[in-house]
Amino acid sequence: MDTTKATTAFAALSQPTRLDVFRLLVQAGKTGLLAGEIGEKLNVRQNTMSANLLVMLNAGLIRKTREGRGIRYFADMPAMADLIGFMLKDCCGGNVDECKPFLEQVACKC
Amino acid sequence: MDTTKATTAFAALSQPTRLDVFRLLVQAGKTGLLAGEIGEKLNVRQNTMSANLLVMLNAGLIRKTREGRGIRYFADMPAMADLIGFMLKDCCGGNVDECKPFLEQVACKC
DNA sequence: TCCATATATCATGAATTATTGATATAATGA
DNA sequence: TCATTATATCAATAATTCATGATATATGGA
Repeated sequence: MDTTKATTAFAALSQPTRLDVFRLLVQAGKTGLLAGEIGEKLNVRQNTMSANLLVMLNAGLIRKTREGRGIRYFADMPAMADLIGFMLKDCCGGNVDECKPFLEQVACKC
Repeated sequence: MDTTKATTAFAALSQPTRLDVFRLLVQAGKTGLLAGEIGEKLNVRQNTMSANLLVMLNAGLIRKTREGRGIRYFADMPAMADLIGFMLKDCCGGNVDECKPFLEQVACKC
């Protein structure tokens, strides 16, 4: 992870449709979603959705596999973890006590 | 946290100077940094830095307090935790086993 | 091979964002 | 009050991004 990759990823998340797509895919887990399903759920036109999925692919936030005529998309969770790690590197001035409340707040609830 | 707030925050992090500023402030912890110190460290002109700091303030990622003639900036860690929580809500389809490796990777190392 | 379905690409105009020079405001000290 | 330091705001141009209509490509089935 470097600044260029990170800013590209954040730019991909800075548009409402794309953020919604990412959150849907995070919630879908390993099952993923077909491109068409995503467009339908979010009520976004086909070519607009395709363009937005491409932005997220290029940003490394999602992956895809062909499935028959369709294409199934997945959130790339390791990439997301890497991004968060980059952003929070050496956080809180290395002070564990200062950091603890933050960690508790960010912990996943699933 | 909602989609609008989140996309605004990600947009603020999608520019190299601003991402560098945020990471510096994360590392500075409660000590924070003066606006001038930030500009000097990152070699960014005064008005450009001021404009970028304003974007981050409006995005809710940083806070400021006046200190004599200077202004001291801090990363808003609770806001960051909130943002990460929003992005990862109901992750991995609610499957804890699927989620575990991700959580281990994202855990803070400080 | 021909058709239907699913997704991607292209070109374009509209809107947004970034940087900069110039200038303004705020706080301090003489 | 005047000068200095620190930061913010303004106006303008340049660059980037967005959604869309039209069209192209890929897969599967008849």
